[in-house]
Amino acid sequence: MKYGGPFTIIYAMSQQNVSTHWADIYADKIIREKGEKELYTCASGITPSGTVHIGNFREIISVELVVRALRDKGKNVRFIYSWDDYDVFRKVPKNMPNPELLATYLRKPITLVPDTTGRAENYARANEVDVERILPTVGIECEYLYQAERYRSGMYCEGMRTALEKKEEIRAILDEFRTEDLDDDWWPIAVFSSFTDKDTTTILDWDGEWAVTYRDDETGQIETIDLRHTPYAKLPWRLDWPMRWAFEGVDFEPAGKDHHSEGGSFDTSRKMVRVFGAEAPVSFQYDFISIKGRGGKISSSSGEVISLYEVLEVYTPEITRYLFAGTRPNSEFAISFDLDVLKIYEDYDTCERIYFGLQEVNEKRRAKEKRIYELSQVGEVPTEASFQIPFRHLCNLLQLHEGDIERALDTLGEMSESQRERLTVRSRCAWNWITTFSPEDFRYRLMRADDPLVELNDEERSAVQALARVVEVMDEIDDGEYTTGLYDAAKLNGLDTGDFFKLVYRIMIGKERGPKLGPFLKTCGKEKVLSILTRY
RNA sequence: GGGCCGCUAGCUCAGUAGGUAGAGCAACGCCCUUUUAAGGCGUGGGUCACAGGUCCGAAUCCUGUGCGGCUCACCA
Repeated sequence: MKYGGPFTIIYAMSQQNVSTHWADIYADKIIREKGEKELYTCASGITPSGTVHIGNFREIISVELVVRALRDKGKNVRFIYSWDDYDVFRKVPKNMPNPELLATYLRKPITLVPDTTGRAENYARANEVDVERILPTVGIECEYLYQAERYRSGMYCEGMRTALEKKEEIRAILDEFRTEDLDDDWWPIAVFSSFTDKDTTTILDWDGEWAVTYRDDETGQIETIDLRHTPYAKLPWRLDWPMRWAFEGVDFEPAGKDHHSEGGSFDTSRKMVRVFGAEAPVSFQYDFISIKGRGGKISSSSGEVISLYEVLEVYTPEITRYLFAGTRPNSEFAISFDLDVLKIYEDYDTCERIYFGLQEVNEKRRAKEKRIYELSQVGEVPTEASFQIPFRHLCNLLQLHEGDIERALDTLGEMSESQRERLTVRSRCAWNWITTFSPEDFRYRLMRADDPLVELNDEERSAVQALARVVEVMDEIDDGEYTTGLYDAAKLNGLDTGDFFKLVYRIMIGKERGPKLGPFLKTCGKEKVLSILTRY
């Protein structure tokens, strides 16, 4: 063996074999703080009480990246995602069909609320399904845990009993940060009424074991339930979270900055988890995501939110991952739908070139970009780079072919099957972007035979005909001669070159301006250009 | 009031296991016999908010100050 011994190891570590990517750093931290374990549990979760938006996605992708980092270190990892679908339906969301019907379900668990969009068996499930269906697209596979099901099956009865037993301890932790202390008659569990399914109940008594007596505040009915068998009891959020950490043995779970403030729910949970006999997971705080460049398309007051689905219309799965893998979680960033899209694609391509050694950079940068590229892949890292063309050029090609991706790609020459596949996915995103979000200036369409002709005077007509003769041979002559030909077509017919170019754009794409003419005509190809010019 | 984050080129931001300050855009210049919106090459530009401290060495670590933002203290 060539390698071995402590010196080699130290040398290797000093030579950047240790990744400085945040996901790897947290993976190391988990191993360091939790020790060597047979199985590490990483958790994420959210309430499906509304459309799950891209901000929520940051949490799950952050966990997934750390999970991947742990697995890359040879660790066995359980990746769980808790749907808090035993949460209460507090208000009817905007833009939902049949709001009157929904209003009658307020204060009931969201898992009992009907889905008025008709997509799933209930409201919570509809939101869950949307997410569960799309996550594999970006390479995320996890184990879903449904809180409603678990509470109702009695799985958490021990946790609830523990909460009741340690009521005063828990109260003290919560009161530490409250402006007003909890009421004397506060209880650490919540009960849905078996008469109305609503959470409008008051707990009256606990027998010290499993029996809890409550009153339905609406009907006045009183009932005693057994925590081991009742489907109606649950823990409030600030207790539910630490209880689940203990129950699942969670080693890692990040949280948003709202939770991570002192006195926030992560903070109280961290203190409370000992009540349930466990230690807090390793965590970090992730910041919010904002959206840039969808102005005009939606009104921000309409309540419409951007979900992963919308992002994937414009960004490929790899680039979507890249956005998150390439940004430290504790910094806020915007997902852009405006011209920044071009830069993001170019940045990703640069990252890819560096990974494949097609672009020289210093070693430090290379190591960083390489890791980001790996983590951005949905599945296995490709064995060859993409067929790279500038994103702008791709947009031009697609517009020239009016969105016909197959034909546009056919003009590009030889590429492997995998390259063609990847470029096809990218083309779909590019086309969506062009047609939905690109600036008006960016868009055009080649004129067709049935489009009205532009009126020309004699000089203009002969200039256009002269241009046609240049185009006829443009693939054979050199660039200098070609460019000269373009200008001469105008000059020799007594036209100002600026006016002439405008004229050509009107003829070609019906606009005053367009992509730089020389390269543009070449990209279009002789055939297409002549079919338009020869109309004159 | 507590907590967290940020302050780096004209603009938007990279860059924190300490080791000669980077990119894109903008500007400027040159080239493709004139930018025609999207081409190529190149140049200039920063007291890394401020003040201390640790260190051979600090944008990076520590302390303090200022400014900006977010968040918690109700529910989840």
